[in-house]
Amino acid sequence: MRRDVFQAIADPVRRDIIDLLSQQPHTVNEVVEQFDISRPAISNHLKILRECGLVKMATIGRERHCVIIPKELRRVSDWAQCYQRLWEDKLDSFERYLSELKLKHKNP
Amino acid sequence: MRRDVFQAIADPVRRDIIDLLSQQPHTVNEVVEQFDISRPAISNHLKILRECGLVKMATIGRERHCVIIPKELRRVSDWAQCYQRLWEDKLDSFERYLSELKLKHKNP
DNA sequence: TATTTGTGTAATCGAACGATTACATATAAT
DNA sequence: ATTATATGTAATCGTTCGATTACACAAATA
Repeated sequence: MRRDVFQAIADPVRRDIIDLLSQQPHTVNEVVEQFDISRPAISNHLKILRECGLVKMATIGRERHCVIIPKELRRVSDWAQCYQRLWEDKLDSFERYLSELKLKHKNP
Repeated sequence: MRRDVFQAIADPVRRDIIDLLSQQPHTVNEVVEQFDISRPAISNHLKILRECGLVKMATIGRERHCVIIPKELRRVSDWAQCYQRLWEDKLDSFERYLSELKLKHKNP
């Protein structure tokens, strides 16, 4: 069972849950109300988010309040950020590489 | 068949391929050499990366050169970045929320 | 105490995933 | 023309995913 942030954010429902919780904490049922899928399905999504450290639960009475934990989100940001130089490279490196290649191919 | 960046980067092998190609373009077999899995497996990973716009191929003769396309990587970066305020919030919002909750619960 | 409420878990099911082997095809080299 | 090389595709297989229904249980409420 792979359980890391990248796998967690692969699912669009989970990204929507992250978005919801980023605004403010919600109880499990409050989360459920925002979606068209069953409570067990949401419960499982929350479990996955919890297992990879994106969400923590605070149990008060019979309610469980879900709070987002930003640390792992930052890992994603950092991962993508480190390719920043690629999109900041103004020249289209694909086209450049392609013409270089074709040149080499004709005059090897 | 879901096919978007987030699903694409969920797989660790694909993230490694992205990393490899971010350094410089490689032919398919050059990519294969870097991994312990079969060529068809890599071929499929490259197909997925291509289908979600992370990679383009330049066919020269019988070789296919894989080049990374940064645009979609930027989408990931932007997605995560927009939660930046969460981790820049110095106070631990989880602990804060928790104590507020418990207070409310005792004095409702 | 009996009932309602909030939530988690188990069983189940079809679809998607990730890998492999075997085969197909086009280009390059001999 | 034949052979070797670079690559894609099809068939197959076990695993994981994401959803549902049915059940379990503890806390709040009546």
